[in-house]
Amino acid sequence: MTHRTPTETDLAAAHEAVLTWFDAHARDLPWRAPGTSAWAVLVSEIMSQQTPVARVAPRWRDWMARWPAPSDLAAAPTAEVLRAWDSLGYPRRALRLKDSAAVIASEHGDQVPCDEQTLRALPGIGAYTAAAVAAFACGQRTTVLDVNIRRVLARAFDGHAHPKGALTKSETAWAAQFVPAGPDAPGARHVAWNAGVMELGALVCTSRSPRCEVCPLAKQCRWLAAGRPAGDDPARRPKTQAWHGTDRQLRGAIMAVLKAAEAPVARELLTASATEFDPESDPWFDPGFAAGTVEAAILRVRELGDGQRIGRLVDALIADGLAAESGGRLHLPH
DNA sequence: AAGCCGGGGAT
DNA sequence: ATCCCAGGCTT
Repeated sequence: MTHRTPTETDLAAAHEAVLTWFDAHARDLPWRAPGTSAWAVLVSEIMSQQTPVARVAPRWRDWMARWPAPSDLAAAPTAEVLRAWDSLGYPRRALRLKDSAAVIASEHGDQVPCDEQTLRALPGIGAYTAAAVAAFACGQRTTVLDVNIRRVLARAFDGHAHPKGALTKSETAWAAQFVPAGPDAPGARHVAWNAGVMELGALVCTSRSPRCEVCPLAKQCRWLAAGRPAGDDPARRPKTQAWHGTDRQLRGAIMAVLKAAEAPVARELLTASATEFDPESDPWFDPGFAAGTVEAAILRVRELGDGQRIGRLVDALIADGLAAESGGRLHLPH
């Protein structure tokens, strides 16, 4: 996959357009406030992985008020960490964030490292988050590539409706040339470019219904000039994963019950006899799956062909946290 | 490269 | 009912 190389003139125009637009239209996200710590920025990035930022903000505020430093989170009970994560989704992110906090506290003097490679070595921090933290928390010139930036660059400069497949080294190298040069500093142009293009993808150059009529890159956008051709056949794009009736829904239901229950209640639920459960009714397939039927869910785990995998995953999430509160009586079958 | 990991709001 | 979201990890 080869990419088109922009001219210096196009680059300069794009920089001017995006930076001006961002200055006027940036959302008032709480972690953009002056004085936000690097740790607070890192937390916001982890919470925002595959999660709309609008839903992150309130959880982030509570989280940072409760655990303002990495060492605070590292010392927190896992059950409380999972509860504070609330329903942000992918709760393993919360566990990895706690693990990262412990490493930062013990090996980095409770200070978030600014080196991209050091960041990448932390659990739960990949290419995107390492670049984002280095840029937004440390003012470094990195190539931030999330779904938004990849889409904006693909459209404006390559003329494609969507980026192709998984991120490759060559695409990263191509994207790097768009990032303005300059000395590292919190308000540097390259930081604003990364944040601005991301914002543009989130607010204007959206996946489904882009608002090209208000886009600052409209004049030079190859995709718009070509008449906004549709992307590759949808079959090439990964299908949305199923939810109803899947392992994921089941795990989520168990987590929800455990998070909501007081310790004695959880103990009662988890040790209750399941004799009243009727396998024919498959209650967990019901979107209305409610607290109080967790024993039925656990019985279902026993029946599933790959209950081994499910048990391992649920164990990993709750064994040392929520289950400990319930007297350690949660023994999912293996 | 592909599959898996949540959950809720928008379309 | 499907798509989408400031991705990362394992196989």
